Amino acid sequence: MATPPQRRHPATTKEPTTTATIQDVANRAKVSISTVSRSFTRPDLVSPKTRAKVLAVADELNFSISRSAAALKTGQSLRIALLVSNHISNWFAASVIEGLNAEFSAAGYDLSIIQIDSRQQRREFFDTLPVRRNADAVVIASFDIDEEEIKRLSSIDVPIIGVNSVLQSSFSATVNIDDHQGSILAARHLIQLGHRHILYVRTNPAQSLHFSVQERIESFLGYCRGQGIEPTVVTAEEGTYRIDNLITQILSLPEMPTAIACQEDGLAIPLIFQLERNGFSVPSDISVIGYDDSTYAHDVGLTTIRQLPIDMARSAARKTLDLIEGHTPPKRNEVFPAHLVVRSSTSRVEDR
Amino acid sequence: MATPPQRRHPATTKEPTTTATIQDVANRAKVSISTVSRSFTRPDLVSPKTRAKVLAVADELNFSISRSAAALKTGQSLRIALLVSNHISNWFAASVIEGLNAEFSAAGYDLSIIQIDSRQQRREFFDTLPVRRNADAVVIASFDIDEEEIKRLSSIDVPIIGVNSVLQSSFSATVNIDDHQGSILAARHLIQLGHRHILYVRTNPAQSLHFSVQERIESFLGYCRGQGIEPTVVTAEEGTYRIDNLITQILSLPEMPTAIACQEDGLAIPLIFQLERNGFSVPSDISVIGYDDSTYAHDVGLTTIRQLPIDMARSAARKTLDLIEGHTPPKRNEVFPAHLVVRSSTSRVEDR
DNA sequence: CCAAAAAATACAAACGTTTTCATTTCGGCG
DNA sequence: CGCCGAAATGAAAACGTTTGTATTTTTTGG
Repeated sequence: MATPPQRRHPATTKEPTTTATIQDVANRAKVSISTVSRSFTRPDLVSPKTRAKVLAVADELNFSISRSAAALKTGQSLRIALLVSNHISNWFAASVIEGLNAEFSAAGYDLSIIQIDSRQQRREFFDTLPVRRNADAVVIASFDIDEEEIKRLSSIDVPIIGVNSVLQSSFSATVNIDDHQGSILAARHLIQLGHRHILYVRTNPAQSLHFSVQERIESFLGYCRGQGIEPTVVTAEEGTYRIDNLITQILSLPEMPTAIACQEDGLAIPLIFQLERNGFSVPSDISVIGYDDSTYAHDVGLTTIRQLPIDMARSAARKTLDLIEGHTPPKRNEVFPAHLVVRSSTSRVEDR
Repeated sequence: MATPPQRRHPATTKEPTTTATIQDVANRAKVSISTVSRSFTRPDLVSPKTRAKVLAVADELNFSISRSAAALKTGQSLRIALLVSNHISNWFAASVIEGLNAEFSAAGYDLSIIQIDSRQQRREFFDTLPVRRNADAVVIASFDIDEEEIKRLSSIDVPIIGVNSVLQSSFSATVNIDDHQGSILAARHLIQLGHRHILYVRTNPAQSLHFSVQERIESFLGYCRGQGIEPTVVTAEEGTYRIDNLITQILSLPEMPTAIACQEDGLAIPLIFQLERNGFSVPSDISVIGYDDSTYAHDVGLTTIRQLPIDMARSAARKTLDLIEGHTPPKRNEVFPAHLVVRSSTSRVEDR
């Protein structure tokens, strides 16, 4: 009772170098394609024996489900769009991508990164909305979006999730880091160490128009003022010589501060270098505190405010999946705490 | 001669909140769906007038092509898989992603990032090969893949492109940075400055098993030896206190070097901090050279070897697209040059 | 002005799944 | 042993495109 050779391929011996379809698997396993399909998507609906057989054949034929076909049939795209501005190789953006991708790919979704660099790209994106029908959700990360744009975007009928973005009414959910709290932690730390002459270094607002910049500085200054202290504020201009420029500004201050708070580690770390080169010892002459706890902060001994963008992104991803799969609507707005990490760049102010 | 209302939607007034299909556009524009399709994919095949009309209607109905359907029909997945190990938020990996994504998304492809962290994930990936039929190409970045795996992977019939990877026979193309040349540049720079007591700091080979590590150190040592110099080699163990540990090792050396070359900026930058704190001035007492020209190198004034991973990745992406779209098979193996960037962390050795 | 070629458009058949509905098989129990 | 409900499986339609072929329209040139 020889079993007849499979139907599609003429010769039994010929290995199907061309990839197998569900039909091939069905033929070989002597079941219908529905059974094959169910073996993958609804294992509970097929008997263990059949399923085992199907999986064995699938393995043998190197079969995997065509996501395109599945997507078409189910109406899901299995894709989640991430809208980001500027470059994504910086620490924060890359961390967000890492966190999102980890969760999404585990759940069977692809993360489709849409970088919007130029004005023109921006216009074109919102004009044509290529994500329409091609994404099951849109995540917006560190990207300030205006009224018009958000309105247009929400015309596509999928959840919109904000990460590190101001809460917009059309967002289905938002995850942020508590910049307000973080800045207060920084300010309090310095003040508790006895510092009264405090300098705050910010980036040029014209360059990074993201709201969190504003929130950091305002919260920092607000807390200090509440303590009767008025910090000086200095702006680091962008450009090749921004740190040289910055140190020049600082050195020409009428009075040197005893502590410097920086809006981000990227300012703090080079600043420490320059201070040391100019004869100021950190922290014995001047304390420096950063913000982010990014790559080099630990190894360099920088006291800073830690954010955990990967965790935040993972949480955002899970919220997104909840929204897509229509389980419990998640808490709409989540705020992640920031933490003070004390290392060796800050110390009690010296009595003078 | 009133035009009849469109056929699918009962009421003319009702805005199709549900997204439009190609059929809706065809109806409204009074053409066939083939014409609509061709208006998007083969503009040359439809008359300018018709095309304008179609695009107008498409815009009006907020239509965009369903990538899933198109993918199914054409047999392309419109997806390119990126295989990466470990975390992707580090500077190099993130830069590669940025470069790849820029090119791929411009060409209409999605970059699907597959992070392989654990042994188990690795096994599972190569066992089930979920990319089969679901990626038009596979890019492998900074990921050492063994014989067995590459063999299995190449069973899926798409181009495999290596980025920053050792050339495997099954790779369709490879793009690398010239670590050999870069290391020589670093060595020569130090030697030209008169340094003879040179220390090389490497990472723990057990941690980062990537080949380029090995190449960097060997080329560096090789060049030095050619010049009659035998550098000391110190290994920075991983861990929370790796820099403390490192500086301890260095300070207990029988003789302090006049120059230190680091395998990566991530070692060099914190090292400078620690040297300064231990009373050694950089560069007047000790010169330090890094490798990578990563984020902080410029602002910190680090002399280093510049790599341009974004450019490299863009080039890899274009090669990939060439391979997919079957134009000219690109040059199979491309090596990007590394450059010496002299800043203020190295100087001529002092006469003693 | 007409025929023939070229350009533009339409028709219809896939692509590989998922899923509804119908059918078969199985196990339990009277 | 036979019946019934449940479990397992199968048949077939549809998802929204692309594209080969057929048809219609336009252009061209004698």
